[in-house]
Amino acid sequence: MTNIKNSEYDFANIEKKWQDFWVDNKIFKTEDFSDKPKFYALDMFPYPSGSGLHVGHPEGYTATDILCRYKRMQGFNVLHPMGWDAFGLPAEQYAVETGTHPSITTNKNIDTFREQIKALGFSYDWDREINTTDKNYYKWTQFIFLKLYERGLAYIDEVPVNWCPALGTVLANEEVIDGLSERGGHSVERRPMKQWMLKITEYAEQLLEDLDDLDWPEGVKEMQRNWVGKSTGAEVTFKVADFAENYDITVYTTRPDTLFGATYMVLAPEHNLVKYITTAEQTVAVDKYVKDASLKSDLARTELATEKTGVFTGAYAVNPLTGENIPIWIADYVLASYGTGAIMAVPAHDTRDFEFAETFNIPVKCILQPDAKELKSSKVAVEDVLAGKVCWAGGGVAINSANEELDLNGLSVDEAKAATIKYLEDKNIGKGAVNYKLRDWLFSRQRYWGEPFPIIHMEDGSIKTVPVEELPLVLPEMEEFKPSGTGESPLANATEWLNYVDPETGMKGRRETNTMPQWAGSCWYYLRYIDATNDIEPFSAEKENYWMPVDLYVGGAEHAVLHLLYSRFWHKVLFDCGLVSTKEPFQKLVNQGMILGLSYKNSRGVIIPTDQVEHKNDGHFDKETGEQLEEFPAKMSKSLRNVVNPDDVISQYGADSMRLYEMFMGPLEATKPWNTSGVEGVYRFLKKAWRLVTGHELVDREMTKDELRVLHATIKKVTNDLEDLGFNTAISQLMIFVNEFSKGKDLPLQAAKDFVQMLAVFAPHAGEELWQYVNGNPNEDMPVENTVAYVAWPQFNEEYLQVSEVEILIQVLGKPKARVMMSVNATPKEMEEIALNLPEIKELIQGKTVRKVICVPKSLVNIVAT
RNA sequence: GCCAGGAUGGCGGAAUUGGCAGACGCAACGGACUUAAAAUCCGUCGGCCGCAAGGCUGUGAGGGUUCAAGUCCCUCUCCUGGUACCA
Repeated sequence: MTNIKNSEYDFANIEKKWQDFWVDNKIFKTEDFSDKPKFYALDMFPYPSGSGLHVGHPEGYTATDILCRYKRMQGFNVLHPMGWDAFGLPAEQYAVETGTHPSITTNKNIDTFREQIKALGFSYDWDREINTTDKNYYKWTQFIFLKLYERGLAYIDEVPVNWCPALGTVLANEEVIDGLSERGGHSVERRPMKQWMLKITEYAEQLLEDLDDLDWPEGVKEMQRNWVGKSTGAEVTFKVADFAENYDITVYTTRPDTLFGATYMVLAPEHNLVKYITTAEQTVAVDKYVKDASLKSDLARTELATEKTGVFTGAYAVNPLTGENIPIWIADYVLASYGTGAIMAVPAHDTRDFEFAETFNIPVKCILQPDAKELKSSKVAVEDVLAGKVCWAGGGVAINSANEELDLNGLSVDEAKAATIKYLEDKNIGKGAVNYKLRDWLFSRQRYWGEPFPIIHMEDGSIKTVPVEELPLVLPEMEEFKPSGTGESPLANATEWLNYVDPETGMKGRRETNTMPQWAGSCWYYLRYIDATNDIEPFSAEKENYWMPVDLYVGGAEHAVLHLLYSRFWHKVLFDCGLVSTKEPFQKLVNQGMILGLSYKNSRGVIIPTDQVEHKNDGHFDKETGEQLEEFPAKMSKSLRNVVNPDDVISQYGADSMRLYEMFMGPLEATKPWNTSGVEGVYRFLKKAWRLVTGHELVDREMTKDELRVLHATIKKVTNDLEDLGFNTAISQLMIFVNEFSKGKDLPLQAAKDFVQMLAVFAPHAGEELWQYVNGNPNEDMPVENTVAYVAWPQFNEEYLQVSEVEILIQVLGKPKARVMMSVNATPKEMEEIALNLPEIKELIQGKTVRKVICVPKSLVNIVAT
C-alpha cells in the first residue's frame, strides 16, 4: 500500500499513474445502451495544426470533462468523445513544398495533439476516436453527399472563383488579401468555374424557425438569423416605356408603401435585360460599365462602397402608381444575386438610393411625414425631409401618395404596405414576397486533400454516381501535389484514377476532380461518435435514437455561423431522409471565451515582445531601454511572443493545476487574459488541499454544527454551480472549504470523502489518489471498482444549512448604522421593534419622525426617518 | 453604419427575484519560521478625512424610478465580437 500520509503533493507521479490506470482499464468506455439516463457532451473537434495545442483548446475540453465526470457520479451514461477535423489546406501546402504526403503530416500532427490532450487527463472514450481523413470515415461523408444529390440538393453551377494565373491555382478567400495572393502577392482575378453547390436555401425557413427552441447564446442565434436574412416585402412589375417588346422588369422591395416615391429604377450590371433596353446613345457607356463591374471582385466592389457609381441606360420604366416615366440606371450597388437583381429606387426614404440620387441629380420625392418622436431624436429638420433635401428612412405617415384608385395618405408604414400589396395583387402587377440573404453553399474546392466526390462525368454529358457499395472512393496516391495549372485540383493529374469505364455499357467517363470543403467532415461527426466503428452504415438508428440530441456542445465563437449552420442543414436533410430522429443536432450550445496573453507596450504605444520584458515589484520594464511598460491583454501570437504552451504549464505545475486555473480564471464564456501567477494560486490551493487531507488525522466522528454547515454549503454550491457551468465560483467554494477545515486539529472522515470526491471532478488525478487514501484502499494492483469516477455524488441536506439566528442590518435612510442578531423567525413587526429600541438607533432618529420602516426577513431593517 | 455582448479595487473576478459591493484568487505591504532562501503560516489591503471611535465617497459618464440600484428605465462615452450597399 502506498502511504501518502504526511506526504508532499507530487503531481508528476500521480498524474502519470492515473492516466495509465484510466486508459488500461478503459474506465471511461461508454455503454452503447443503458438504463441510465444519457448525457452527450461534445467538444468541437480540433484541426490538428502543426503548432500543437494552445491554451485555448483545453478550456472548453476541461469544462465538458468536469461536467462529464460530475454527470457520471450523478448516474448518467455519458458520451464524451474526441476526434480530428483533419482535412485542410496547410497539410497540402506543406506537401506542395516538400513532397511529403498530406496524410503523413496529418497523422504526425494528430499524434502530437492526442498526446497533449491525454496529458490533461480528460475522460474521453478513446475507442470512439474519429478522423475525417480516414477512408472509413469519409466513406460516410460521401454517402451523405449522395443522399443530398439524390434529393436534388446538390447541383453543378458556374461560379466565379479566385483564380491566380501566376500560381496556376484557385485560391480560397482567406488566401486572397487585398486582391493579391497571400503567397507571392500575385494578382487574382475572378473566373467562372463549374462547381458543386448545395441547396441550403431550400432549408432557409426551417433553419430560421427551429432556432427558437434551442438553448443557445442569444447572440449566436441572432447571427444565424441575420445570416439567413429573411425579409418580407413585395415584387412589383414595371413596364418599360417605348418598347414594342414586353420588357417588363420585376423588382423586389421591402417598402412597397413607398412606391409613390420611386423616382428611378436600378438594374444590376449583370441583369439580363440590360442589353435589350439600353438605347443606342448609351450603349458605349453601359457596355464599359458592365465590363468594369464584371472584373471587380466582390472585395473591390465592397471596398469602393463609399462612392456610388452607375450609368443611365437611356430607357424609362413606368411607375405603376403615378404613371410617370422614371429613368432606368445600372449600378453595382444593386446585386444580381439578391431578390430580382433590380430595384425601384426611393431616394427620399432609402439612404443608398439617396446617395445615388444626389450623385446623379435625380429628383427626390418625399412621401412620408416623419414620425414626430423619431424625428426629435434624429436631429433632422422636418422641412428638409419634406423638401427632399434629407433622407428619411424611419417611420411615419404616408403623404403625397394617392392616385385615382389608391389612396395611402394618412396610413402608417405597415398599413400602407398592406394596402399597396393588395392593390398590386388586384391589378396583377405585383405580389407579396419573401426573400432571404442566404445563398446556396459553394461545396467544391480545387484541392487534393479533401473528400473526393463520388461522381463520374460520363462522355455523353450525364452524371453517374459511385454506387454506395463501392464507397469509399479513396484519394489516389500521388507523387506531386502541385496544382494542375488549369484551375482543376491536383486530382486532374491522377490519370489512372481519373479515367473511368462503365463496366456495363463500356462508356467512358472522368471522375470529378473537385474535392469537398473542410466543412463537410465536421457536418456530421457528432453522429459518427455514436457508432464510430460501424462499417455497414454511418451509425445505427437504434443508437442514434438513444444518444441524440447532443446535450451540450462547447466550442469557439468563430463557428457561430458557418459550421453550426451547415451541420444544422445536413442534420435536417438527414432528418428528412429518416436517418436521424431529431430536427436539431445540438440542444445546448456554449461558446468558450478566448484566452488572451499578457502583453506590454511603452508610452508611445509600441508593443514590446513579452520575452523582452523584465518584471519587477514596482512594474514591468523594457529589458533594453529600461523604460516602464504598461501591461495589457492581447491575442496570443507568435510575433508578440505571448503564447502560453500547455506543455510547459503541465510540466511545471501539473495537469490538475492547468485544468483548475483554466476554470478559475473567470466565466467560461468570457474573454480573459492568461496570467501565470494565477496558475501558482491554484497550485497552492491543491498543495493546501493535499496537506489538509493527508496531513490531518482522519477521524470517523460526528461533525460539529459549523463543520456540517460548511460541508453542506459546499456540496450545495458546487452542485448548483456545476449545473450552470459556474466552474470559477464552484472552485472558490472548494477553496473556502479548505480554508475552513484547515483550521481544525483533525479532519472528519465524511467531510474528507465528500470534499475529495468534489475535487476529483476538477482535479481528477489528485482526486483519485486522495480518494484511495481516505478510503484506506491499497493503491497497488487496484481493483477497477475502487475508482472515484462512478461513486454517487454527495447530497446536501438543507437542515444543516439552517441557522437559528442571523445578523440583521439596521439602516437609517438606506445607510447601514447597526447590526443585531435576531431569530430567523422574527416577524417584520418584531424586527421593527427591536430595531427602533436599539440605543444607537434611538439616538439617530431622535427628534425625527419615523415615516416608514421596511423589514426584509433574514436580511435588514430600513428606517425612513426625517 | 447596423446587430450582439461588455465596462466593478493595482489585476482576474464574486454578488437569487432590486436588500450589507468587492466572495475566492493574484500582486503588494507588514510580521512569524529560517544562518539565508524557497516553502509554509499570521495580518493589512477601493479612495478620501481622522490618533481613534467614526465619517464621507465609491460598480464607465449624466439623469430618472425606489425606503433601497452594480442590478430597473432614459441619454451618452468607450471596448470586444459579428456583419457590410441584401433594396
